[in-house]
Amino acid sequence: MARPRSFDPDDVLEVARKVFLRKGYQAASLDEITAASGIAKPSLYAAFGDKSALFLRVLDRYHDGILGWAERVLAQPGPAHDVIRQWLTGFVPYCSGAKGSRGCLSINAATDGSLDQTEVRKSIERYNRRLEQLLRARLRADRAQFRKGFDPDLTAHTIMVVHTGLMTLAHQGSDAKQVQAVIDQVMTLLT
Amino acid sequence: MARPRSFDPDDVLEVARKVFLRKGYQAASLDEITAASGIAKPSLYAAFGDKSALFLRVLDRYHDGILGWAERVLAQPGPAHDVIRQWLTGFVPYCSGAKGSRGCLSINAATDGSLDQTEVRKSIERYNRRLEQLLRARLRADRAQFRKGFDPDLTAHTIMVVHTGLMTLAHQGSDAKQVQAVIDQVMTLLT
DNA sequence: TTCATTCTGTACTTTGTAGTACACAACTGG
DNA sequence: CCAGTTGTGTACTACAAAGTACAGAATGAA
Repeated sequence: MARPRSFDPDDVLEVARKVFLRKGYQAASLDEITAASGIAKPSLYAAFGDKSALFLRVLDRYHDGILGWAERVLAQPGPAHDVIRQWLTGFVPYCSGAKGSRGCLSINAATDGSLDQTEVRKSIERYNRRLEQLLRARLRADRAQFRKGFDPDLTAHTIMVVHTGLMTLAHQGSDAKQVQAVIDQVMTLLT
Repeated sequence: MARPRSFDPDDVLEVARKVFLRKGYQAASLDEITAASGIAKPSLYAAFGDKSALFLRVLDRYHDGILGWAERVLAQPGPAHDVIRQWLTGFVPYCSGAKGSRGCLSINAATDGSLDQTEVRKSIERYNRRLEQLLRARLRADRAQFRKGFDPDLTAHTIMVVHTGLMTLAHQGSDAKQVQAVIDQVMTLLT
């Protein structure tokens, strides 16, 4: 019973995600986001609150997307080795070449000192915890497929470390084949 | 034959390093650096140039420190496995607990989108290349110590990935024992 | 058609901070 | 002791960008 919104909030969040990914939190200006999305600043503030609240929305959305995909892939039947390799390989396009050269929004936020005392950090920690939990659950469930003495918890964490390393080094424009080779070498830890 | 400097440039670079590490490039203000170092802004500009030039000096200094240490450790006699493990273990205090929670200045700079088109990126790439080169050279030289088919180049890169992952995840305050466990697990790739 | 309500666009204020002008202080060579 | 040179401190300017006031537009309900 009033004037309706002239924009789709999801579209704006998507535009904002791209700007934040390209510039980082600090250097991304709201003027740039409003220009790219075509809406005016008061509309942005009315819909999402201030800059940090907007970023948090964008980041949570980003996290949910990756977690949803990970849940789907890691729930597939078959050897744990294969589904985890498939999961890691899915990141190759996002951590190599020009497409990957902006890195990962979550990691970029984690390494941004200006976001230290915000909700952002909690969101990132929750995301990392859930991702590792998915890996751990799968490795524990399928531990019979591995050698005696295999440590599913440690291995889940090591995979997280490798994943984080690949997504971080993406900023220097990694080669897709080399990324895949690293994944394959690390997968030999799952025996 | 003129008034001498009233400060040691190295001291100022050290102060600036701490501020940049804590706040990130953007959020670190020159006022904060001058306040912490006790010198005035015109002196800072006269000695180092503008903010980006100062950051580059700080970053190069940081890189040189780590590279120098890596050269020393990796040149030691003994099995390659042992010296590389020792080198990685040396990072544990810097990527765990409160001390490591600011992460690595180089990685923080690499993931900062606002520094994309600067000399900073070249400095980071050179640093990563040299570090990996040190690992590669040592693994190649000692390849006889490993199994047939051991790939020193790939393994050097994988170690870089793990190192980067550990330094990145340091932001969430990792547990030192867990970091060491990951290192030990990854070291099993060197056989 | 009219009213109440909510959204939109322009244009503004405010603030943090990078960078500098300028007068003065500290030193050295002669 | 003087002159020339370089560093220092105060105080300023310039500017970008976050956040907002306000007038007007777009809707649904009566």
